[in-house]
Amino acid sequence: MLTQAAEDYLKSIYKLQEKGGKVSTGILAEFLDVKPASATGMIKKLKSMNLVIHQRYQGVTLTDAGKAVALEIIRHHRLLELYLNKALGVPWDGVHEEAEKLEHVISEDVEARMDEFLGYPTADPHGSPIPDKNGVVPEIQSIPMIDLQNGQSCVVAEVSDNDAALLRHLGSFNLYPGTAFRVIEVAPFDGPFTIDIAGQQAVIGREVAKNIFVNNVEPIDTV
Amino acid sequence: MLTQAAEDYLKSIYKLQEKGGKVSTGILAEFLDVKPASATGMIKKLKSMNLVIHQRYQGVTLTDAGKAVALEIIRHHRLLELYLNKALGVPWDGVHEEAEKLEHVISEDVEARMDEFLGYPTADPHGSPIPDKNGVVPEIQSIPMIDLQNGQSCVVAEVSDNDAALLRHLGSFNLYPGTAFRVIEVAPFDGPFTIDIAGQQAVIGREVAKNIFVNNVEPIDTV
DNA sequence: AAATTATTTTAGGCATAACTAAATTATATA
DNA sequence: TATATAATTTAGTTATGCCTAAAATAATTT
Repeated sequence: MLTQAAEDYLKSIYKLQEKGGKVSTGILAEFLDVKPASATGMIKKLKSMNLVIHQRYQGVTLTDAGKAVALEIIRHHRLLELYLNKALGVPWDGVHEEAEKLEHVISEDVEARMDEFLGYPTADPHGSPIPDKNGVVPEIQSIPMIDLQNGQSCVVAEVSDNDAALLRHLGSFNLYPGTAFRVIEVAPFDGPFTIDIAGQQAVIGREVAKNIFVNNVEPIDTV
Repeated sequence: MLTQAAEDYLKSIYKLQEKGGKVSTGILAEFLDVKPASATGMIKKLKSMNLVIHQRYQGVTLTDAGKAVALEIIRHHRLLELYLNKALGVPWDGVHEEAEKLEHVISEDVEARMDEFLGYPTADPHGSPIPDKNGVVPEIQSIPMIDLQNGQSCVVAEVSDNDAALLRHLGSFNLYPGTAFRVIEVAPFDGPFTIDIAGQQAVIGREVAKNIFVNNVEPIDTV
């Protein structure tokens, strides 16, 4: 059995590997809010367990075994988030923190029961894909909202889950995954987005828009 | 915030305090399956936090603050057991182990939501009382089944929760809290109990009977 | 009361996982 | 190319919480 810390490292390496390429000790340490020296220590330990590949100054990569563990933890996390939201009504800005603690202690049995209760879902409350029992991650193709232009309509696919205040902000506009909206105007000089959500107008700043990913994008309205 | 180990010690001290009087270092260590020297160390730490009172060779007692923590953990544990059983269908012989891990990480918010979902229950799947938010423990008056005599009928109030095999055994007879049964015969020379549960006969050994507590006891059948 | 037995405490270790400070290695700049 | 800067690693420390072995204390027996 792995320690909680080891699981958190593997999960973080996976996530960082997803976005950018090389996962350096420093990047990893920053992401986990520990000092680089601490990350070096854990990397050594994970390497000795054949969960990561590492060469001095060259960054870490997950082995197949390490990736399997990472995906298992991520699956726990996202199923828990959805379960807490759907079954217990925990608001979507609160599920992340709660799942962060529960993901390390939940049994496979309870997880399977939650999965069944939820009807074998493929995305968590923030739109992030839930890996299946075999570690297969459902593909979600989306583009950053920041790339949208005037007149384009779309549907929210996914939002960043690690900032509760941001989530509350988005919730106040009903900007949940699945919600459709249309860009009314992008203010000049990299200004904010004005959008229409079911008849209601909202102004979304560019920093916020970077954290929203959309799909079903319709071509520009050429009126 | 307390460590998980500290919480387990407080919970154990509370439970041992309930049955017998003085909680010695040795008894506590045996209960927690650690060496007495380890218990001494933790007792010292808990004492420094004013959670227990301790004098060398005299045993430990919980302070009001310590008792409050113990009851909170016990509340977490028992609500979780009931929730896992009722909401997710986890069999009653599995809920203890699962709750043992979850009790230390569940938030007050999620606990309150489970409590509401369950309709503010007062007993867990094994019949143990669930302390309320203020640490008030509902009274459950019961007697050990071992004290029953021929012909007496009663209702199961509570069973020991720490032996999964025992629980599966009792489950096979439908001997859950709330189940009524009648003693048909107690075999002579401290032999086993033969009982009638809804028309079905079952033989219950004396060691098992010591782990069953009953109430609503009817007087002896004087035919 | 003295000796034996049992309990409790102290002392010293180990593993985990963080830290700081210093040394090393790689990269960027002059 | 040499030097400065940045990143990474090593070395040594701290804290938690367990362990074993030995010492100290209490309780029981003779």
